[in-house]
Amino acid sequence: MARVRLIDVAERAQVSMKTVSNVVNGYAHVQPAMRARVQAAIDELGYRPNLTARRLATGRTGMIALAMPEIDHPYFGEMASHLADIALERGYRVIIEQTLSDPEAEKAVLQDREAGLVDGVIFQPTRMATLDIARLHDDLPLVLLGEVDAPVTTDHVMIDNVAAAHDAVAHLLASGRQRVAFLGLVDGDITMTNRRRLLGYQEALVAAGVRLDPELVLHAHGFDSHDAEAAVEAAVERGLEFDAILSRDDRFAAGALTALRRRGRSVPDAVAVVGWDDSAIAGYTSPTLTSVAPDKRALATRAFDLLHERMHGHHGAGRHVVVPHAIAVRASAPAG
Amino acid sequence: MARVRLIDVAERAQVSMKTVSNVVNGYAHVQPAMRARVQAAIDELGYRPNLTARRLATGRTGMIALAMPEIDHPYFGEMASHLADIALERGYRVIIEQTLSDPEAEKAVLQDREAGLVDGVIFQPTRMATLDIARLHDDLPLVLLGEVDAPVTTDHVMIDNVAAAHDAVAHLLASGRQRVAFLGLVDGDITMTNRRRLLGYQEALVAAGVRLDPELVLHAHGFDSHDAEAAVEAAVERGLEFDAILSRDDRFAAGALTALRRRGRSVPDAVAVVGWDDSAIAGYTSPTLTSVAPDKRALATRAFDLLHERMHGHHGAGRHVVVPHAIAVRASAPAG
DNA sequence: AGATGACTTTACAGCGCTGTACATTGTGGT
DNA sequence: ACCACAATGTACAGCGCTGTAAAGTCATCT
Repeated sequence: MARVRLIDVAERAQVSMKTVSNVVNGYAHVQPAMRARVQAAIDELGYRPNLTARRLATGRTGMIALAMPEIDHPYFGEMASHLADIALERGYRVIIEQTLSDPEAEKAVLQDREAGLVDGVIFQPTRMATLDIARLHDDLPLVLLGEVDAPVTTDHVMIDNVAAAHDAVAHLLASGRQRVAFLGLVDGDITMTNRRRLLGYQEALVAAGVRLDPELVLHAHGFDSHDAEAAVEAAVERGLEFDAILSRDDRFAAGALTALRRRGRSVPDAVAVVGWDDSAIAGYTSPTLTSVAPDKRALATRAFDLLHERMHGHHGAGRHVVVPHAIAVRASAPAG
Repeated sequence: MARVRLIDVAERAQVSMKTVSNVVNGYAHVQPAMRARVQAAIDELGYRPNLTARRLATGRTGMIALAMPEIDHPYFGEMASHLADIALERGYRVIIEQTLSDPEAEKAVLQDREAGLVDGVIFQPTRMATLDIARLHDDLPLVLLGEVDAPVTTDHVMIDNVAAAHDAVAHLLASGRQRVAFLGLVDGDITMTNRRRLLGYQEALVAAGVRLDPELVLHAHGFDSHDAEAAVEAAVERGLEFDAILSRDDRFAAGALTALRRRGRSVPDAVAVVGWDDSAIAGYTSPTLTSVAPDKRALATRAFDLLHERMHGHHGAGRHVVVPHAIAVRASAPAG
């Protein structure tokens, strides 16, 4: 059966196409009787508007792209889930762009709009410096997730990574820990996020009068939890003393737990561990993971809000929105 | 700056729009000189084709919808990641439909095509009976993921759940377990998948000459890992004896691990646990989780292949494709 | 009664692209 | 030199919808 078009409905209801269009779009000034007549024709014919045609006519696609490094990473999965939710609520569809942290893929993201594909993009960059993004993105409505390394004209939404790291370390110190390691520097990670977390970590130690020890900053050679595992094992191996770990994310923290278990260091007795992201992982590990908890819903909501404004013509300077965070306390680093 | 259109390029290159179109689309019969001239104009003007217009003209959207209950579930996240990969490779975009297991949302999925949004849909239903799907789906190219409850005209891709459950139980029995519980019946779960897993579980026990004990089939009251936790705790509480658990998915298995730990039952010594999905979770739990491992890449590839054929006019009967599975052996249920 | 203005509905161009039908050019055979 | 035929390029309609401008309708005002 051929698709039913607007004009078919119009003929059936003996009205103009535009009137049908008005009914479909809920335009106010349509007589109830007329509306009912048209609606009847729509129902009888089972008419569904063709969104592609509407897009061409209106210039709006009703879609946004969501560009993230990996959709199967728990944090990004949760963010995607929230954003899909919110977008649906506001009448947008979401198309997924998985960059896999490939610079080319990240660049391509910024050109989708030029292709008329989406009205805007929410983008969590990992390989692209913010300045490059700013340079490339023309007038594409764009909101960045995560830290930026320069005050540019692009909107972005984030938590206060310095304060969050500070809070996490304070939590550890308050529970009596003395030697807090930071697990998270990764070769080739050029994003600002981690540097700010490291900064907050250092600030909290200094504020508490604890001497900084560069040895306590652990490096991993990759982004996988096994890389974290290896880093922690190596630290234990070389005799590094520490009674707490603040990790860049929950996956790394899970790797740390594995390494500590294997080395016979009990958690949280010998070593407390704090993860980051408060992802579902935190509930599956043993012990469960205390984790820095960005308000993901707020992150998603604010990002969408900013994007919405941009898509509706807002042209001001880049805005930096900070959303709340908390420390989700679980077994791996209990209070007190 | 206004968008550059095909006609702008045509004027610049002093040729017809169609010739530019031919160059853009790589049509064979264009003289190299002509091609170069047009390409130059394209480059100078920075022309990008408008995909919406192309869609309207061709009737193809180049997009597929991926409909799953939760994008932040590790299994679905991994499937989405594979599918996004494959789709990108084959020149399709993926739009995400998160149904959250809402029957209305599932119904809406089937109508997207009517709206001209996508060329096809890959759909993992949870609340909708397959027959309803078949009845609703018209000629929308559609491939189902997961078991179906009746031989219908819809394509679908799955693993052999009976055999997989059988294999999992066989693995447990081979390692000397006698009393294997099945954790996974959930109130309100109407999908066939679990029934087939239960069937495979029973078959394997019977084949090994072990008497079936209905007590060993554990019920949960919801889909969350806490529900599984509660079910296992309740079982221990009422004195049920078992030395192994086969779980419907890894999240449930993680819940079981938590319950067992709290009850002082060591894993795998006292109780072996086998999860299902071989998701990332399996690596984060302690002990790590032995898990039934569907070949997710194959699942995604085959699903896309079937969909591709449907989108290109294949109209045969519903095909049922079975992809391989394995048992990913980890610490919670070691061999031997 | 005729004019006024608010509310409804209509007609039609046009969003940017591609498919079709046709015009033009070039090649080789006779 | 002429024709048939393939290879290239062109013109234009039309995909299905919405925006705009204009036309029609009707109650109210003078």
